[in-house]
Amino acid sequence: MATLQKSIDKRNALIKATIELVNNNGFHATPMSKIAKMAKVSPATIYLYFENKQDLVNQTYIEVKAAYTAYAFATYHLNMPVEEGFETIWKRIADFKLKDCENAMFLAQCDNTPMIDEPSRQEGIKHLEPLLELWARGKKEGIIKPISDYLLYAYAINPLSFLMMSAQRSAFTLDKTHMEEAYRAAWNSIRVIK
Amino acid sequence: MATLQKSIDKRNALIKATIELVNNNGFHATPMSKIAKMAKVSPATIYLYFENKQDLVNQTYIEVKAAYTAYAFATYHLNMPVEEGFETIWKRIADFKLKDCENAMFLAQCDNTPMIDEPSRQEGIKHLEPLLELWARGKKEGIIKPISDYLLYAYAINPLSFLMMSAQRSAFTLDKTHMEEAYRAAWNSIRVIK
DNA sequence: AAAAAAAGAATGAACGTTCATTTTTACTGT
DNA sequence: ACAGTAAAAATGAACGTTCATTCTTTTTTT
Repeated sequence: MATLQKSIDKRNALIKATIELVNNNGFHATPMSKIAKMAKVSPATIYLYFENKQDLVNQTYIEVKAAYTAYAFATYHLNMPVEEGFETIWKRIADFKLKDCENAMFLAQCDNTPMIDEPSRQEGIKHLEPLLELWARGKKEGIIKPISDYLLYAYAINPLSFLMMSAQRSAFTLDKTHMEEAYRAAWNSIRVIK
Repeated sequence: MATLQKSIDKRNALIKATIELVNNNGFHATPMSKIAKMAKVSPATIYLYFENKQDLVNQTYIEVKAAYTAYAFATYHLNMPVEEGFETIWKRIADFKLKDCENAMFLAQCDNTPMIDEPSRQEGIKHLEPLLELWARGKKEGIIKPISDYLLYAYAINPLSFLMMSAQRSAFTLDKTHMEEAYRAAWNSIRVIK
């Protein structure tokens, strides 16, 4: 158990180092040797935990994505009314991107890059189910526009990634006011306007 | 002039090859040798046109970004009413992402990655001026929400990148209907709703 | 025939990965 | 409780490859 804990710690350190280095330098400029050094581990040790570099990045992606969605849905309940449910999920996602922006940035980078292989990408999408279910319900009740989930996602959720990246590069701060404005824009873009 | 033309052709071939390879394999997996081969040129020749790999990618980015914004604003006039102006620009951008999606994908990848250095990134942003000017006018006239340009961009323009990437990975097609729905969502998210 | 452009082969550094060895852990019989 | 030991985990050094870049030569242009 002490041993097991140690192993988990080491694995986590490797994943954390991967995220940090890829965020700052990009995949192409983060060698295994640097990851090892940052995780305070020998390069060879990485291969006890991961098959190779691609596997390390894939697993990092899947793990971060799982943490992200777990956080997003933690306070949502299936019996919430549609608008309340959406607000709950949206604000959790926004919160994650603010407070855990190392992880959120890593995901944003992965999502527009051939860095991750296709199976891992698919794996990452799975956990979004509750949001799609909420939207289906909202469409049935005439509250949410009857349009493709891709469109809903593009307008309701994805802008947060852009805002987070902008905030990261400074020149824009995601404070309480901006957050509320962003939420209004998100909700207005997907709700049915009478 | 024949010579000059030839040089331009070669430079363009290199830039095109860079885009194609980076799109398909990512920066980390596109060696200079492959770029040279695809452009039908010796690796050494690349260095007659570009300082090094970083310079090649930076210049590719700047060039594509310039083409993108030129296309976006080509049919827009400063004396257009705000809503018409926005629709004009928005539809041109959408059009670009559809018909020139090789280039658009390359930009999307660059924008979330430390692949491009900061000066080049700044250079790329410059050409967005007319859109910001339009928004300033819209705010003054009470047509567009008085919120940060970052928020406006995040909701009005950025979703197109996500939609294009989704379309590229299949499972979603950006047809005329979807386009119109996307435009409604974009406009609703930034306009003042009475 | 001189200059410019392009080429292929060569170079040295850096990389991902593996190897041989050492260190740590878990378990045994006393 | 403990010494002894086999297995597991971890290491630093080494390997083979690949890469960006440069060098020398050839080809093309003027």
